[in-house]
Amino acid sequence: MTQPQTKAKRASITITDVAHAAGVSKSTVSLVLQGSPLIAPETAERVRQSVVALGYVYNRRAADLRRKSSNVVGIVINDLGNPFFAEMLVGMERRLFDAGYISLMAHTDERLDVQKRVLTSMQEYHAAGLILCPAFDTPAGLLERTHHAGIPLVIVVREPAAGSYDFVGANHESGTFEATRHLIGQGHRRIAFLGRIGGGPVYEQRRTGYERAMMENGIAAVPEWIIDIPPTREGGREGIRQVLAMPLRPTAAVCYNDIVAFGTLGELGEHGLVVGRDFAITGFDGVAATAHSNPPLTTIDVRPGEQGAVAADMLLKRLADPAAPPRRHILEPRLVVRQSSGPPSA
Amino acid sequence: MTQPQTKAKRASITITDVAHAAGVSKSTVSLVLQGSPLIAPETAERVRQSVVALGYVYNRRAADLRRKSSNVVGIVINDLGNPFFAEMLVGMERRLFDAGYISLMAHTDERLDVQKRVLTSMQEYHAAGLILCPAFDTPAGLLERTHHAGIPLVIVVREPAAGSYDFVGANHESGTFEATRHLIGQGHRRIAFLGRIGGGPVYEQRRTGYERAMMENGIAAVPEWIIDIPPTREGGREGIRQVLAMPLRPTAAVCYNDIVAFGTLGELGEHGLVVGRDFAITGFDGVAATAHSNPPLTTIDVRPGEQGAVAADMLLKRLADPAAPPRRHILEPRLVVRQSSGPPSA
DNA sequence: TTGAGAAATTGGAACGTTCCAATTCAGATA
DNA sequence: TATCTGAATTGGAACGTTCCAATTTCTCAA
Repeated sequence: MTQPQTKAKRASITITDVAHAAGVSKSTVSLVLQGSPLIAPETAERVRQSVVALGYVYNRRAADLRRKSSNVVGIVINDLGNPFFAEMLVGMERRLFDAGYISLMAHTDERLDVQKRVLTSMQEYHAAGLILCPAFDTPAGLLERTHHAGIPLVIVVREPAAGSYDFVGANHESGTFEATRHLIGQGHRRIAFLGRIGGGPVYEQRRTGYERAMMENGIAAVPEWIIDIPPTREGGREGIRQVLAMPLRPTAAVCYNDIVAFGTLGELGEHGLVVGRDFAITGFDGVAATAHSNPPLTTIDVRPGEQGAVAADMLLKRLADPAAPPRRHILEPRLVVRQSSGPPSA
Repeated sequence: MTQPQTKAKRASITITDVAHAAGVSKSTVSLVLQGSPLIAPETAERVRQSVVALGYVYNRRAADLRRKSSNVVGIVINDLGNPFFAEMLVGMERRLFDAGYISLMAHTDERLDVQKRVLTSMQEYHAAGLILCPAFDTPAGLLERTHHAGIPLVIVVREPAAGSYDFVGANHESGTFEATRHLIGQGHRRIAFLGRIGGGPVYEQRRTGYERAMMENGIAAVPEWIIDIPPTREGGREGIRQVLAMPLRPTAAVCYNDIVAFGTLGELGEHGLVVGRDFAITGFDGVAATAHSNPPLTTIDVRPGEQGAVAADMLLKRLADPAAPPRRHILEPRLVVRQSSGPPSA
């Protein structure tokens, strides 16, 4: 409630002003603006001329208030610094805008207090619906509350443990499974995994995929190969440094995501190692930059832009039919092989 | 006007309902919500209890209508696929949110028609102000119109040729000048420039900086060294391929921006060249990823996040004082030397 | 010329707030 | 007891739209 306010300086031109200018009633103007067929063409034309003559701009807030509708949707993103989320955001925004909606966007930066304030703010603005990528450790109560407030909610990427929500995400386990299997197929046997330990379901699933692939190929999992690092470029550097320091050094690493992988590329290069020849790396996400890194990165493509578009579609469907049962869309990852994952050097 | 509408299903709880429940008038409730000192503490407490008991949520749209105010600001970005803009967006959003504003965000993808629709849409929603990074070839008229509509406007990155607007950007010419001089200082003489030709002021300025540095150091500028490519990773690849095909091959390249530079890193790597040893590259922007590429990229840091924050501050100031003369903030670029720009190989 | 029916237009209440002016209520003073 | 004061509370108009019901205007057949 304690918010800055800004007075609109000039008294704004309303539908009534247009009505006067055109010599009709405000009801007529309203109908013209809505393109109603009830109005005689000449009258409509006259009104339209007055609109441009006066420089009238439609007040959607007033209309929405009366109509109890909204063309605003909220998008809440936890980490825009990661291109994965930026690409997803682009996918969402595009789809929503094309469908006639406009996006209230907020970035939580993984901070729960910010996320909470953002969500109430979006409710106060009567967002028609919400797409949320929850911050870590988002309490189930928060989701429930906004859900029960009656505002359609689509969750992306991080699936809540409890409750049934519309959700779009990817099959993380099969993703890292494929990546690991690919490396094994290339001849690698000592393969590290770089990611956060105990950082929530997405982490667990990706690690599990790695472990399962190792196991199913008869490779004894060495616990030290699983490196606990933050999911950042810096984390990737740090993780690969640990790997390089091992006495019986792994020859490949499966990275939690693409930016971790990018970090390893930088670090390995600085150690004079050619990735793809001296060491193999795989990423996860399929962000655009993977195609142009040095070397281009083998990754698990879960099409961030497409995920965003799918989430937007899901929200649109939900808005059209609020009573429909919750939907769940899980993208199947695709292994994209590039130069970063060559066979081990002799 | 032709937009989807979504009826709010449940009759929403209003200030009047709260008033009934608390046994006071709606005026009293309103005053309590605003934290007015006029209301007796016990009354206020009673009202607050009713608020939570009923699950009342403040209707900011109605309030804004009555009050003719707005806490919404519009942010219009032309290319979110470029991390430069994503980082800038993060800087803006953070600052605005902390100041009590919420951001309507739209992505134009350099499309003028989209940009136009977006801007009117934001006016219809009565955004208190706008931060705009104009798409290429944005007609001056468009800016003027929204400006004259009385809505405070801050332009970022691409300065309009005509009119005086609040603006924040960077000194492009001195940026590429520094980058080029650095390469010359490293011993390079044949230096290419990779960027778009005739793509607007930013391009011209960056190219001019390169040309001036060459000239001032007595190096005859060879026109073929200036390569016309789109400002993308793919463009970087293409450009560097042209460079490598030259008979008397340059030993270094100044890139229009960081993502072009990233493209060259990928391509040069595929040609078996070690950047920093066999070829030198500089970027421009200073996006976060430059610190972790392979090799880490020497770049001209214009602090995208800071630019965003400065733009947000400028808008806040403009909102506080709409009549103040237009401000202009030009960030001075900083050369950040990393491994990608070593001396030429013997 | 009239009247019926269709077509076009309009008045006014409503949406959920804010805020001004007015009212009520205690307690203090004369 | 009557009056005054200041504090606390309240009624109702207003913000700019939509939309229902009602009214006006037009057209054409009888």
